[in-house]
Amino acid sequence: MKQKRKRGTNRVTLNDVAHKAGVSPITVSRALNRPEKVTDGLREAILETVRELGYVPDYAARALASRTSNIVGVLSSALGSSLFSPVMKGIEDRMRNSGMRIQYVNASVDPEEEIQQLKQFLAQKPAGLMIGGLQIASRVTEILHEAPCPVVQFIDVSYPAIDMAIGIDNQAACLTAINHLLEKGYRRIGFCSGRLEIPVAKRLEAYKHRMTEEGLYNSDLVLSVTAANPISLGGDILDRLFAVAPDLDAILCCHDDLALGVLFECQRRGISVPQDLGVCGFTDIDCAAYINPSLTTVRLPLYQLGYRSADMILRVQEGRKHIEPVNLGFQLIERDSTRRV
Amino acid sequence: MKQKRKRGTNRVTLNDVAHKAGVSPITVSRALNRPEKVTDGLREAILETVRELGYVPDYAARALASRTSNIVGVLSSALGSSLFSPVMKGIEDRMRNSGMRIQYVNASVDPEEEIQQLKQFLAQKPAGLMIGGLQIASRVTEILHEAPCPVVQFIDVSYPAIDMAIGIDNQAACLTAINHLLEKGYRRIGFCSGRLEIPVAKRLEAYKHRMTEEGLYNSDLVLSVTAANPISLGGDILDRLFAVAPDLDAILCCHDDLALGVLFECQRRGISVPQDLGVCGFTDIDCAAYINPSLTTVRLPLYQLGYRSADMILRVQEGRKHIEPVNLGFQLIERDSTRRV
DNA sequence: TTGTACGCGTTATCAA
DNA sequence: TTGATAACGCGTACAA
Repeated sequence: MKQKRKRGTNRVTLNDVAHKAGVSPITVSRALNRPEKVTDGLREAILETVRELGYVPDYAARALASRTSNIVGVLSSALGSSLFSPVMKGIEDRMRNSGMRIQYVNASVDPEEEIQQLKQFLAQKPAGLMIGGLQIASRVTEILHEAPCPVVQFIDVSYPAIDMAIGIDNQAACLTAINHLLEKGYRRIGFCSGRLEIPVAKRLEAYKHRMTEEGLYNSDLVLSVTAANPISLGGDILDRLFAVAPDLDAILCCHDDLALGVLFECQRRGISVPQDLGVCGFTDIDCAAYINPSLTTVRLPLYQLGYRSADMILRVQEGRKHIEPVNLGFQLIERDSTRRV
Repeated sequence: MKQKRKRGTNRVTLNDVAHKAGVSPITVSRALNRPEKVTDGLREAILETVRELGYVPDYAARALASRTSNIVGVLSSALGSSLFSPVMKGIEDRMRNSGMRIQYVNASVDPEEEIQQLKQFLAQKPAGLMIGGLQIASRVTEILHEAPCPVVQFIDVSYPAIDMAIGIDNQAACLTAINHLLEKGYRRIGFCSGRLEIPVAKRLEAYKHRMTEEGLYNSDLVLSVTAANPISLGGDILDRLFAVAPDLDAILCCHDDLALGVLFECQRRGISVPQDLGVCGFTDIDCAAYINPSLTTVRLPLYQLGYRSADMILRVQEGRKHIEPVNLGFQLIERDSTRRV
C-alpha cells in the first residue's frame, strides 16, 4: 500500500475545526462566510471551536478556490506624499471590519513599470481597486476596462470614468481661487504647478480661461516645476516669474508645498505677503494654517476621498450595480497670504 | 461517463503554456522559478511561449502549493506620516526586480487590533516582515518570535532584536543634540515629544542624564504632547514651558513637526530664534532647511532605513543565516535656529 | 440545512 | 534533466 505523503504545515485548517466540531468542512466554511446559511446553534458551536483552535483562514487557498481574494488595492504614485496620509486614514476607517485587506502599491512613474505593476496586482484577483495619479495611458485604460473587479479612480470629475470615479471639479476649484485673487485686486497672477497631471491640467485650463477673459493671460506666467522636494523650489519660482514679469503680484500654486517654498523665500527676500505678493495654494496641508502669513488655499477633502472610495467598493460588493461618479467639492480657505486691504 | 465540470477562469495557466511549448507543467514552473534546473534552449523556448501567451502566475496557487508567498509586509503605525515617505522609497528601490511584492499595512494604535492585524498578515505566509512603531507588547513579541519568516524591526539599536533589527542609537543622537545646545550656551532646555515610544524614551533618558550631569535637569521641562496635527501644538508647548520656566532658552523637539509649530509660534509672538530661544528638531523633514530661521535638527537616514531593511530580508532569502543588527547613525545638521553668537 | 465530490493552479516528491 | 502524481486548503456545484 502506498504511503500517503504529508506536506502540510502545522497550521490549523478548516478540516481540523470540522473534525473537532463534528461537522463537515464545508459547514465550517459556511459558518464563517455565510453565517445565515447555518443553524444558529451549530454556527455558534463552530465559531467557538474556531476560537478554541485559533483557526485563521488560509487566504491563498480561499483565493484559489473562490477565484477572488479579499484584497483591495490602492495604486497611486503619490503614496509617499504627505497628501496621501488622510486618504489612507479615510480608506482604513471605512474598510475596518469589512473583512477586506488593503494593499497599498506605490505606482512607478515609469509607464511600462506601472503597467507591469497593475497586471501583477490584477493577477491576485483582487476584490477591488482604487487607483490615482496614474498616467492613464491607453494601455492602462484598456487593462482597467477588463479588470475583473470594481475599480475606483481618483480623478477630476469631468474625466470619463472607466468604472467608478471620485474627485473634485478642478476647473471650478481653480476658478474659485483665481476669482478670489482677482477680487483682492491682484492682476499679474502667476500659475505654478508640478507635473502636469490631469487635475493640474484642468486647473490650468480654468486659469487660462479666466485670465484671458480679463485680458490678463500671459503664457510666460505659467510654470511647471518638479523636484524631489517641492519646498526647495521657492527661490526658483520667484526668480523665473519675476524675470518675465517684474510687476507680478500674486502666485497661484497647485500644491501647498510649492506655496510653502514661495512663502519661505518671500520671508527671506523681504517680499511682503500679502501686500506685495498674494500667494494661494491647493490642498490645505497641516502647516498651512500655522505658517506666517497663514496660507490661503483650496482645501481638498482628502479624508473623504479615501472614505467614500472605500465605501464605493464595498457597495458594489453588496450587489449595487451602478454607482454614480462622486464630486467631493472643495472649499476656499481664506487666510493671511491673500488678505490684503 | 461523468461530465467533467469546468469552472476555470479564462486566464492563461501554467498548463496552457506547457501544452503550447510541448513540455510538462512542472518544467514550465521550473523554467520560471529555478532557471538553472532547465536546459538553456528549452528554457528560452518556454519563456518565449510565456511572453507570447501573456502568462502571469497565479500567486494564490503558488502560495498554496509552496506554502510561502512572495509578499513582504511593512507594518507600521507611521505609514501615513511624512516621515515614512523616504522609508518607502528605500524599500522599493531595493525590492524592485526582486520578485517580491510589498504590502504596507497601517498598524492600528489599538494593541488588540494590532495583534489581529499581525496574525492575519502572518496567515499569508509572507516572505518577510518589516515592522516599526509597534507597541511591542509581550503578545506581539511572542507572535513575532514564532513568525515563519524573517522579521526586521525598526527600533533603537539598544533594543533586543527578535530576529533582525535596524535603527539608530537614540541616546547618542539626543546626546549630540543636547551637547550642541549646551555648547551654544543654552541652559534652560525644554524637552518636547509626542507619544513616548521606544525611540523617544531613549532620547528622554539621554536628556535626563546629560541635564542632570550639568545640574540643569528639571522634570517640569519635559513635555509629552499629542495631536492629529503636531504643528498645531506650537502655542501649547510655548505656553506650558514658559509657565514653569520663564527663563527657558531652548527647546529640543523629538520631531521636526513639533519644532515647526514652535518656530511658527515664535514668529507670531515675536520671540527671536535663535537669540532668545534655541530650537532643535529630529528627522530633518523637507521644509527644515527652508523655514526661517532654518531648523537645526538631527537628520535620520530614513531612506537608508528602508533600503537596508529590505536588503536584510533579501539576504536571508538568499540563505544568509545570522544578520547583525544595523546601526544607521545620524547627523546633526546645524542651521540657524540654534546659530547664535 | 448539511454533506459529498471535485476542482482551483501551482509546486513537492519521487521515479525515470 | 524531465515527467507523473499527489497534495496544498478551501469553495462551488450538486445531491440528499
